[in-house]
Amino acid sequence: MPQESHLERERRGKIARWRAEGREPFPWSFPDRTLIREVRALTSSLAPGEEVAGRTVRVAGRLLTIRSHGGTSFIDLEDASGTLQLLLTVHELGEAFYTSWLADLDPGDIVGAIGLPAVSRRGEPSLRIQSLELLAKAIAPPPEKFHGLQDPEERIRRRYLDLMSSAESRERFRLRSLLTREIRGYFDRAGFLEVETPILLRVAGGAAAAPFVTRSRYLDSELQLRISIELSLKQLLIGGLERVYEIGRCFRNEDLDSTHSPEFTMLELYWAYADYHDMRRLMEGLFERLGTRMLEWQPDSEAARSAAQLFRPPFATLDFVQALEERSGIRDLLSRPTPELGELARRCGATVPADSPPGVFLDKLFEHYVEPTIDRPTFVVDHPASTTPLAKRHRSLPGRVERFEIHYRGFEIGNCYTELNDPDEQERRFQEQLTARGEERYAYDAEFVEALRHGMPPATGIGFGIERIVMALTGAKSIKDVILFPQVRSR
RNA sequence: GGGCCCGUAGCUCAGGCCGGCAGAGCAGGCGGCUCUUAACCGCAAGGUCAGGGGUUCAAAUCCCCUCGGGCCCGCCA
Repeated sequence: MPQESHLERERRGKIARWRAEGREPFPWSFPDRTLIREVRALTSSLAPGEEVAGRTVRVAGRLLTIRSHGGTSFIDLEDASGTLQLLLTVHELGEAFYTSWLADLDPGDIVGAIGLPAVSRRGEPSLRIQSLELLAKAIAPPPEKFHGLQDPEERIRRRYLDLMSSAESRERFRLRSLLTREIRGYFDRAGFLEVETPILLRVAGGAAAAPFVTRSRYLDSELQLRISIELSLKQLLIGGLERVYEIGRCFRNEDLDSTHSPEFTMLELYWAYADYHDMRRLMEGLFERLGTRMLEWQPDSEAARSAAQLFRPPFATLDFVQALEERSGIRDLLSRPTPELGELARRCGATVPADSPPGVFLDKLFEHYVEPTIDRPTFVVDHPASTTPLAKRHRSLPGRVERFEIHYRGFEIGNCYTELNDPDEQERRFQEQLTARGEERYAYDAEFVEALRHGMPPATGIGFGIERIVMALTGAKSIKDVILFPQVRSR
């Protein structure tokens, strides 16, 4: 931590003075607290200059500012429910208490206050103070009272400073929690069972991403941190749990950017005897509900208003191949040889290895020609089979799989398939992934293929990033704004 | 990993192009002020200009390297 500043020496001096007078600067509790929001409500019917007679309340929170006018002083106090002005007069408190309290308190201190709810002469809801108590001295000073903490690096490294100085930041993380709970409730009501499956695996599969690798001292073997939840959850379908989901951390050994973080929270859900059409309806219902709830929580938020307005079923649909052919002017995409697709992808700026499987090039072309044109919630459907080794082939479109992605605000927030459940075809698709390029894309998971051989009911499954949903609904521009402690380099 | 930009007091920021005493506001100290709310007024204090090296009589400023961050690209359901 930084060297102690003169501010901190000053504050330590105040602690010493506090102790010398027999007062404890870090007491144990502050019982019978009333929330600031409730105190403000008590003052709502008062006229300026009035107070609630004979009704003493106790509030506690962080001291924000002190405005001292000689014989009268004002302190702004903040708890999780709001802010409240404390009103102190030398007349009511007496010379000794008044001066010592003002001298020994600083912005950032945690303070308990006892007084009468009142409204100041200028109309501000207040607490007319009878007694104050220091509950925890802040030795280090808080961020600047008006501008707060601006440095994006410090806001992440010392998130507590960001939170204490930014109600907006606190609100964004509160919304993340509310949204997660809402998602849970929606799937619970639909009859899905929440489960927990391993994070430490011998083979991390189910997605094309590099895993973090660690080691077990007891098994004397390498373990990988999961990159998706897919293969574990499908084994539960084989076991007879017909509707399951998990919300949990996944890890991918990659760089961060505005929509990716090496550790992030995934929601995956699998549904036996249903297909991707059923999943579309389930998702439309979920997003409609999230939009409605956001508007209840945040009636003034632009992002919430547009979500509530746009998340109305049925969402727009774009056929992957048809949309790409239309917007790029390239015909017969699926019958073109792989090297030609590679050349087309390179021509629109993609830098991908020339020996990649065709699906990689098609994804790049789609990103270039179609994705930027998607501005409202849209299902992109029926991808070329080569893009997706874990999805079931399309029942009527050759060369395609039954899949949809939900796009909104320029990025993908969810990905669904009718699941591949033919073990022999699954094995073939895994093999193709291995041979298509020198390095592995989807890891070959022999235990998963073995499980499939015991029969997995026809099913649909979806995965989406909780952070992406929170971003979409709160209007956050970076994934770091919706993760409390994003990865940072040590310094 | 590549390109561009940024790092000055505890916090928010000037100064940098054109080298010449290190600046302001908030917070803190001292003094004043009995209804303010980014309170106000006066005085004094506060610096490893991210770190290291170089050019120069002289470097926060110009050059090089390192560290950290931001944006874009790459990697990436």
